[in-house]
Amino acid sequence: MSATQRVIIGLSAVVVAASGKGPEVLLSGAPGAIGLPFGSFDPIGHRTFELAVRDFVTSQTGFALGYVEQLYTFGDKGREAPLADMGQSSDADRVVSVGYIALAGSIDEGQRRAGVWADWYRFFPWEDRRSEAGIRALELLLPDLKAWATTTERQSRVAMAFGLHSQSWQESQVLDRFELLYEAGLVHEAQRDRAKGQVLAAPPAERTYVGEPLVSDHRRILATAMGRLRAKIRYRPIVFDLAPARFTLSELQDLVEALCGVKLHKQNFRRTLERSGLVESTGAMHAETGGRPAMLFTRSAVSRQAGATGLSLPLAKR
Amino acid sequence: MSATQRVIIGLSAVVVAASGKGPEVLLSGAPGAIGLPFGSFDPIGHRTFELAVRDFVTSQTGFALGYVEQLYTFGDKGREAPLADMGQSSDADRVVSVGYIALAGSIDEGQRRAGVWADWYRFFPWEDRRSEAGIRALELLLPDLKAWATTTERQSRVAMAFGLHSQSWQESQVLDRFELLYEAGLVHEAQRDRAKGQVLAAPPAERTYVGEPLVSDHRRILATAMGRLRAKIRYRPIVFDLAPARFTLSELQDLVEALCGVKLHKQNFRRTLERSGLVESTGAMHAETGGRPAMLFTRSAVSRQAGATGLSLPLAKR
DNA sequence: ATCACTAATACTCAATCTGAGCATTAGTGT
DNA sequence: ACACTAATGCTCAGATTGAGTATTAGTGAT
Repeated sequence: MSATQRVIIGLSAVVVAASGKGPEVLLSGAPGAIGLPFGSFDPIGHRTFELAVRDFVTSQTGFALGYVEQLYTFGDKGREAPLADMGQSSDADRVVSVGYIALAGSIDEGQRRAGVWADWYRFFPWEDRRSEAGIRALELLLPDLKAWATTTERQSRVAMAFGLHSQSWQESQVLDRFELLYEAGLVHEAQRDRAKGQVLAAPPAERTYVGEPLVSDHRRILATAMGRLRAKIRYRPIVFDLAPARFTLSELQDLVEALCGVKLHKQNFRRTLERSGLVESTGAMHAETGGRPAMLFTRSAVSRQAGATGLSLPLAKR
Repeated sequence: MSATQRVIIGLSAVVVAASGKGPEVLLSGAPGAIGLPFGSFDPIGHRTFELAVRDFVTSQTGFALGYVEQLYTFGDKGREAPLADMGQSSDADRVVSVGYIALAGSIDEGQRRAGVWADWYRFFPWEDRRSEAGIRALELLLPDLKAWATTTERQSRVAMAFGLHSQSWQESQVLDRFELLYEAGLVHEAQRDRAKGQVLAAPPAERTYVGEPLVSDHRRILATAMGRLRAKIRYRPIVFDLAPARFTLSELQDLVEALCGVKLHKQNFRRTLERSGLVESTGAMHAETGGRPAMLFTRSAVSRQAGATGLSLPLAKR
């Protein structure tokens, strides 16, 4: 075992929940070294990865996961950081991490306090096209990105990923955007990995990074999860695994907007949703908003069937 | 190293090419133990999985791969078979395999002979809804599937996956269908794994299996690849990575039909394709067919941009 | 009570997209 | 010149979408 490196399989989970104000992810680790919940895979004890993920998330955080899906397996040398807290691994080992996304549903304040949750836009401010802050975050990055894009290949990648010209912003291209920022040296992780020999652009002078970093390649895993979730909303009814049991259509719309980081056209959103048959009205109403009371809906039986389709996202003019 | 099992990372590649008559996959192994090209990942020599995949496919088969994409990481205990030919692994090791799909483009007869290629419907006859043979293959399986579906949950899964009631056949649900057949004991692999302790239905009496098996869980990996490719056709212009450089619209349609296993409405296929801007006509014509000569097209610059959309599939009435 | 205010819900209209088919055209071989 | 075959053109109704304008049912303040 001296000549050959060992391979350690790590499992990372992006656990997403919807609180009142938007999508939040479960974090672990000490201040300054924040990351996703992470466990190492035990080839003897665990029969499948998915069981292992459910297992360690529940034991680390007390949450029982609902929907769980494998994201991607990350194995690039030089992008993972040795995880000191794992104990069992030495620097000589090669860590391969299998990323999972899990939906923990709608959580209440109590559960929220039980874990460390964070709005996912803390790590990706530019992904939120609803808020002024998000728009500004991107405007801050664009000049540097353009400066980096010296070849036409780079220019075209930037234009596509960020919806520059006629192309429009595709909310699910989270990973493409992050990778470009990484290659351009505009996120923290790039500097860390540059020190380890990755070929990456140096940061522009006096750079203030936009968006907080995460340990190892966890921000990349989170980007993958965001992209997957945003894409999947369109073709599978997974929003309902994040929404509370009963909701008004406006609440559902807010949730979808928060996940996708875009504004939708309200009337058209209702229309397609009601036609889709994915929701049905409970008789009950919900006042509290200061306007006309809204009907409370639930997901329908249809929405639970495998193969049920997702939501269409009628964008609102900006 | 006695108490803890070692983890071995295997890489499997589904290499797809389009010959004249449809999608073919590259195989390796001896008769009776046919599988996908498979290599083990060397944590020291290989910087990334993708490079490793390109490497071993090229060295095993001489093909340089074009488009490569990670599919899924398979790690269930009891579904992988120990791969005798690997030499380095012992029974005690846990093999985790990272599946990749690669598109080798359009190949000519010479290249075709250089490797062992097989029509992918040999392994999934029921996935071909174009041919009488495919329809009959499914009709053969359905009674047994229905017999297995004793709970409403199973019935609903079967109905959704195979498009039984009002639901329609979704060409990309290849994996769901295969998994149901596996659980129902209707494919070879189920018997093999049952012997290893998996909880699976016994085969119906005097069963003749429909579709050829592959080594280990390679048929599952192939199913994943087929599903991914079929789904991706709709939102990324990947057909062009399989089509020859110049093609008539009918040829392109044949290719898409072969990949998706369905028949499309010819006039509507042309219409959407021409509107999409993904193809442009070369001036040249193509006779050879005995009818009116067809215009030869190429993929356009638009189709090469990242973010370009895929094809819509206007189904033909059955 | 009445009024202003706020959200929710209803309705409208044109533009586009789709499914299905009928019709025409440009080659080939007789 | 004629039959045959595939490619290409054209049409039409129905469904879907984008973008509004118009009502309605609550709230709290005069």
